[in-house]
Amino acid sequence: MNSLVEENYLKALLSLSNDKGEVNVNDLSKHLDIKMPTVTSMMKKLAAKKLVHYESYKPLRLTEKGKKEAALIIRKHRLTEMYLVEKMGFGWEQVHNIAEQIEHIQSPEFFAKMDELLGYPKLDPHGSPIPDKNGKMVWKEYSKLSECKQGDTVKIVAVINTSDEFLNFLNSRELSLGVKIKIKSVELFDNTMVVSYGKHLLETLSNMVCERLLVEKV
Amino acid sequence: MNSLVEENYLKALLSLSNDKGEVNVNDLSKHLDIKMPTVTSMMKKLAAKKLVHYESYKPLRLTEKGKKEAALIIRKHRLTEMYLVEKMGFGWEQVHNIAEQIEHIQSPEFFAKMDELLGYPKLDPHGSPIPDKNGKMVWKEYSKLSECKQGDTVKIVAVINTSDEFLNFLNSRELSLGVKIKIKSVELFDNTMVVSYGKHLLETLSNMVCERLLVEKV
DNA sequence: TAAATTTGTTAGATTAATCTAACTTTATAC
DNA sequence: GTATAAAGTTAGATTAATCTAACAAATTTA
Repeated sequence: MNSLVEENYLKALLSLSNDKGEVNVNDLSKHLDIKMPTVTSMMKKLAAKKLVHYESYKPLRLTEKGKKEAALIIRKHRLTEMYLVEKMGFGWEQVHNIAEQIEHIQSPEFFAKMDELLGYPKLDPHGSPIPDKNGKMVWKEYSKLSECKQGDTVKIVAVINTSDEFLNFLNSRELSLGVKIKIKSVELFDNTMVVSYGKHLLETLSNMVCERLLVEKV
Repeated sequence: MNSLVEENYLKALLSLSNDKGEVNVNDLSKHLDIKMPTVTSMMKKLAAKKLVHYESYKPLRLTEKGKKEAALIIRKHRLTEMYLVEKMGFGWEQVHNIAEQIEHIQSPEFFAKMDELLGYPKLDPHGSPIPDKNGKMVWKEYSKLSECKQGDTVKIVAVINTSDEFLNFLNSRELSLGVKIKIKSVELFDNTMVVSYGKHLLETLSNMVCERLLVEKV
């Protein structure tokens, strides 16, 4: 059984992993807002529990066991977010902090019930995949809106950042999952996009926003 | 902000308080399965936070502040139990452990939403009162089944003990809140009762069971 | 490639929550 | 009303998770 603190390290390791599955101590330290020496010592502890591959001065890597346990925590987080939105009526910008706490609840029955009541959802309210009971998670190959060209028409399928500020911004512009967007023009200088969708016929989106919206061609 | 551990001490203090509001260190120690010296030092800490009145070798007493904070944790616990039973379909014997964890979630919105979805319930699934937002809680003056006499007809309104074993026993005999019971006879020797209710025309209940069932006359 | 910067580790201290062993106070029993 | 038992406290150790200061390795820069 991992402590709540250990669970948070595992989750951070999984979400910071690059394509090689590597994470720097420094990045982990910054992400968790915990000083590097503390991170180093925790990594040795997790290595002793066979959850992390640790070698001095080398990047960190989760073991298969570590990856699975991390994915199962993310599963609990995303199921909870989905439950809060679908069954309790919260907005997608309100659920992160609650799910951050509920993900540590130890009760398979509780999460199995949520899953059942939700009809075994594959995606959370932000379009992120919910890992299955074995910790398997597949991200579809979505493009970022920022990678699209003038004239493209695309549908928003997921958001990368789930901070209150970003989601509130999207709410204020009536941007949500499923919205179809047509790209009217792209500013060469800063990649700002002018787009139209729904009642919004001329909306300007900064590159920062376009980088955080995942879309698929329609 | 109290730690999870402090919250558990507060809750235990409230539930162990006698009519004078007093609790012995020894009882608290046994209830929490934590050694007495640890309890003593925690009491000094809670006293420093003005949550407990502490004097050496005297019984412990919650302050008004301590009582309120304890009641608000119990509020979260009981709202959660009610939610789990009413909205998620759990049995009354399944919810204690889950609520024991969820009661520590820090999110007023989350519990406000539960309360709203439940229609502001006054009682939890075991018949215990749910403290209001100010920590006010009133127990109606129920009798124990064990205090009733031969010939009485009563309705079960609450259960004192909420352990799995006891609730499973009640389930196995189809005893639940609202059931009307007629007392056929009381054994003088050990206060065992022979009762009838629903399809159960001759059921024998030990004094241990009768002590744990709260009833009102009908 | 040598110097400077960034990244990572070691050593030792701190805090919260726990424990055991030894001691003191209060309550109970004869 | 003392002796014994039970309840409560003090002192000091332990573990998990954190920190700062100092040092070492790796990377970047000039």
